Amino acid sequence: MSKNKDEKLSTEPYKGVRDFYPAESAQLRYILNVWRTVAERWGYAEYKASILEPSDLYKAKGADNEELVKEQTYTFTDRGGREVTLRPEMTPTVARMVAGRRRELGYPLRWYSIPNCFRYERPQRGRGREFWQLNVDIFGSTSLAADAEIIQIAYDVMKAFGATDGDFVIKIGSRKEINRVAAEMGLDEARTKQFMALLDRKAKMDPEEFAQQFAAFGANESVLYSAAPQEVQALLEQLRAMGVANAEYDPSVVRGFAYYTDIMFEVFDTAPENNRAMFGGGRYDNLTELFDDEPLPGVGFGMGDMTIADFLEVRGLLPAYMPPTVAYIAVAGAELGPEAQQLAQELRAAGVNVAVDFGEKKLGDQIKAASKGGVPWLIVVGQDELASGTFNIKNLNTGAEEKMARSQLAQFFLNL
RNA sequence: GCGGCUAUGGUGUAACGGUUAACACUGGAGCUUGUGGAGCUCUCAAUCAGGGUUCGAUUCCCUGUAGCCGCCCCA
Repeated sequence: MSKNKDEKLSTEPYKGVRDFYPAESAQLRYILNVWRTVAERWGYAEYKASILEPSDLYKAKGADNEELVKEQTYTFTDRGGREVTLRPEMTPTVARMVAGRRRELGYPLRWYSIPNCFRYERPQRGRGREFWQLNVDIFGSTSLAADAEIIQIAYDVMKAFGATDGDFVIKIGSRKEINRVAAEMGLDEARTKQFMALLDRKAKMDPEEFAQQFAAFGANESVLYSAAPQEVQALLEQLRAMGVANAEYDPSVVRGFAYYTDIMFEVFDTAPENNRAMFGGGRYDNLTELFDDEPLPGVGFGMGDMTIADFLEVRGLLPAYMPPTVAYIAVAGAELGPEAQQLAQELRAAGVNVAVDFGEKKLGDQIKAASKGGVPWLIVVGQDELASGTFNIKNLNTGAEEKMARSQLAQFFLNL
């Protein structure tokens, strides 16, 4: 046993956060790239901000939020006595930014961002303390077409990941309708909240238990199964016209206690073993009320990297890891280093990603290193090759080799 | 915040409460080798922490910690 054991630091990452070794990093990058590509395809511009925000930004919305900030965020006091919070979500930040330039921006404003966010929670499947989250929003439009566009983008993202219509379902709810039903049932504000909390849990509950608790509110379950409100019907029609076939009305969609005020939606995994909402969004009346008096409507959604990664992994939709390096140059002796470097520079100048071995180890070990890193192609530089100007290139995945003139190498790799 | 399960080298596993904690892979050193990612030899490296039961604990019990899973929550 090592004497210094107790003095050495753990190699584990901090609780609830992840290390991204190259393979995981590539996976995250893939997800972020799909998000970015789809958002930009729809004409959304990217914004960014610091991870740090004044804690007041999250506390300001009421007592509930104060609890949330206290118990479920990373909050600390800086050296100047300011209370600071690591952003747990992006919406307050974007509200702040939009409010700050309200008069200068053009509406409808289409913005997206892919921030990492932090929540002080107990980690479990699909939930860590740091995650990346796509945020897509339209500001300054009350048109139902904006709601439809946001849902279409969510749909497009799923399709871009390779999901089929049968893999997920988009459930659309209406906060207005719930308020109407609650009023009809004569519920006060507190009871309405409890009512919504019950609806939110419906998907995970035993139907009988749900019916029982529902009855306790003094109403019949049938109020839930009346026809979709006019607005939702119109929305569903628009979506269908645009090719979104797997959307449906579901009165139990309430999105927790979020700031949504009208249409809301949640994307559900259809796999029975993962019967829960993966992500969602909706419409809010006045995003910037914390900062000014003029209302600014918006509609948007957010989705996290961990839940979508689980979804994709279960379905085999995550791409296999490929390192950025296309070719590895092994050298048959350290004295050939400069020659190998020169070949590498030729290839790099042509746009090929190349790494060069320093020749400290035997060829076999060099190959092993390249192979472990997942590099697909190997070139050996030796006296013979340099003299003849012909190199053997080896595919490390298949073991196949072929001869190639030095002048053809770059083109070969670029054409892969 | 609450509950369940788990914890042995870097990784994956093994060891009726009883020898020196075993095996494989990986890592390191060496030999061999100008078409090779192989082989052979040697080698580094572990019982999560603290307490208890016991003649004796990797094994049983308690506490802590960590991981996984679920609940609460999920902005």
